[in-house]
Amino acid sequence: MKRKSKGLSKREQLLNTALELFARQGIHATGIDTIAEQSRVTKKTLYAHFHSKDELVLAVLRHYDGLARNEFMRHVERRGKTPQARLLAIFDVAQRWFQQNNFYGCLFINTIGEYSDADTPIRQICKEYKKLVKGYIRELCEQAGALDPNELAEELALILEGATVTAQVSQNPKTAHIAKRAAKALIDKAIPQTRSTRSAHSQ
Amino acid sequence: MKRKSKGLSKREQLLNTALELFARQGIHATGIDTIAEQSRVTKKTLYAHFHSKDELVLAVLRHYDGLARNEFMRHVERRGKTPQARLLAIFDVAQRWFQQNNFYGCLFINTIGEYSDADTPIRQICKEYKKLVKGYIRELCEQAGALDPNELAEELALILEGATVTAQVSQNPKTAHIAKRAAKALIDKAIPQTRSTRSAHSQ
DNA sequence: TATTACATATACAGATCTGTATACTTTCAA
DNA sequence: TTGAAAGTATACAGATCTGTATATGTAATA
Repeated sequence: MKRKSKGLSKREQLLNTALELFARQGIHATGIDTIAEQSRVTKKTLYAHFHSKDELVLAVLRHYDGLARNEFMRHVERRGKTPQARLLAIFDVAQRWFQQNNFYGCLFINTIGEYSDADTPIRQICKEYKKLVKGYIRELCEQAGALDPNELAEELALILEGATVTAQVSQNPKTAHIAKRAAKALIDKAIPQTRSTRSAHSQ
Repeated sequence: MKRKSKGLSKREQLLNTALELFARQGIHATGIDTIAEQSRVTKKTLYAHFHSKDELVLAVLRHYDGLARNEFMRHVERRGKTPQARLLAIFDVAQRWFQQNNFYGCLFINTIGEYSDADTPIRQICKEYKKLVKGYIRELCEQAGALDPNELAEELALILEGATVTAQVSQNPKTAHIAKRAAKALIDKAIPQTRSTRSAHSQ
C-alpha cells in the first residue's frame, strides 16, 4: 500500500490539480510550479511521474476523458429509461453540468483552441473524445428507432456542442433548455412516432 | 500621410499580425517579441501604440469583432435574397469559413477558454460579439415571419456555434451541412409555410 | 536491521516573457 | 532648414517558465 491520507496517490493528486487548473486558466497559463505547490508535491516528484509538461497534459486529458464520458453516460442512463428519453436526458445532464460552479466549458474544446497543430497527439485525444460521445449518441438513436441514426446523432451532437459553448460564453445554464427544445424537434422528426412521445405532430 | 508601402499603418500591421498569431497559437502562447518581429516593427513602437499586452489583446478583439461581423452579414445578404433564404445562407457562409486554411475556430470562443475570469473586459467583448450575432439572426427571423423569432434565433445561433466548434475539432467542413440540415428543419417548423420553401412538409 | 523506493527541500541553469531605457535615424511639415 | 514625431537597433531589468541537480528524510520490505 502506498496510499496516503484521503486515499489519493501522488499521481492522482497531480492529475486532479492539473485538471482543475488547466480547465480554469488554460494550459499555457498554468505553470508546473503552481501545479506542484497546489498538489503539495515537489517538482521532483512531479517529474518522476510525468517526464514533461506535454506528457502531463496528455495524461490529464486521458484521465478526464474516461472520467467525463463515464459520468455523462451514467447520468443519462439513470435519468432516462427509454432510448428516446435518454436522448432528451442528455440535455438535462448538460444543464446540471453548466450549473456547476467549476464549469469552464469543455476542456477538450478549450485545449484545441490552444493547440492548432493538426498532428499533435493532444488534438487527437480531443478529437477522439468527441467521436466517442457522438458514437454513444448514435447508439441511442439506433435503439430509439431513428430512420437515419447517424444523421440524427450528428445533429444532436452538434447541438450539445453549441449548448456547451454558449453556456460557457453567456454563463447562463438556460442554454440547455434551448438545446433541448431544438433537439426535441429534430428527434420527433427523425423517429417514426409511436405513442411514446407526446409532441404536437398533428395526425 | 503617414502610410507606408502596402498602405497599412504600423498599428494596422500590428493588429493583423497579432490577430493571426492569437488565432493560430492562442494568446498566452504568443509573445510580444514574436508579434513585433513578424510585423517588422520594434517593441518600442508596439508599446507606443499599445501600452500593454492586455491592451493589445483588447484592441485585436475589437478589431476582429468589427471585421468579422461585417463580413459575415455582407456575405449572408449577398448569398440569400429573402430573409428565410438568408437564414439558410448563414450556413453556406459558415462552410466557406471552415474551408479557409487559416480557420482555427472562433477567436472569441478560444479566447474565453483562456480567460475564465467573469469580469475581465476580454470576456465581455466575446460575450458582446455573440450577442450581436444572435441579434442579427433574430432580425432575420422576424423578417422571415417566425412565430417566435427570439426562440428560433436562439436555436439557430446555438447550431451555428456547434457547427463552428465541431468543424474546428474534426477539421471537416461538412459540419456546416449537418448544421444547415438541422436549421432547415427548425426553420420550417417555426415559420408558417407559404409557398416560399420547398421542404417536404406534407400538406 | 539494512536496503530500496519514494518523497522532501532547495538551489540553479537556461530560456522566454513583459516592459523599459538609451542612442541613433528617418520623415515631413512649418 | 530646422524641429518635432515616429521609427530603428539594441540592451537590459526582473519575473516566470521548464527542467535538472544535490543532499536529506521516511517508510515499508527483505
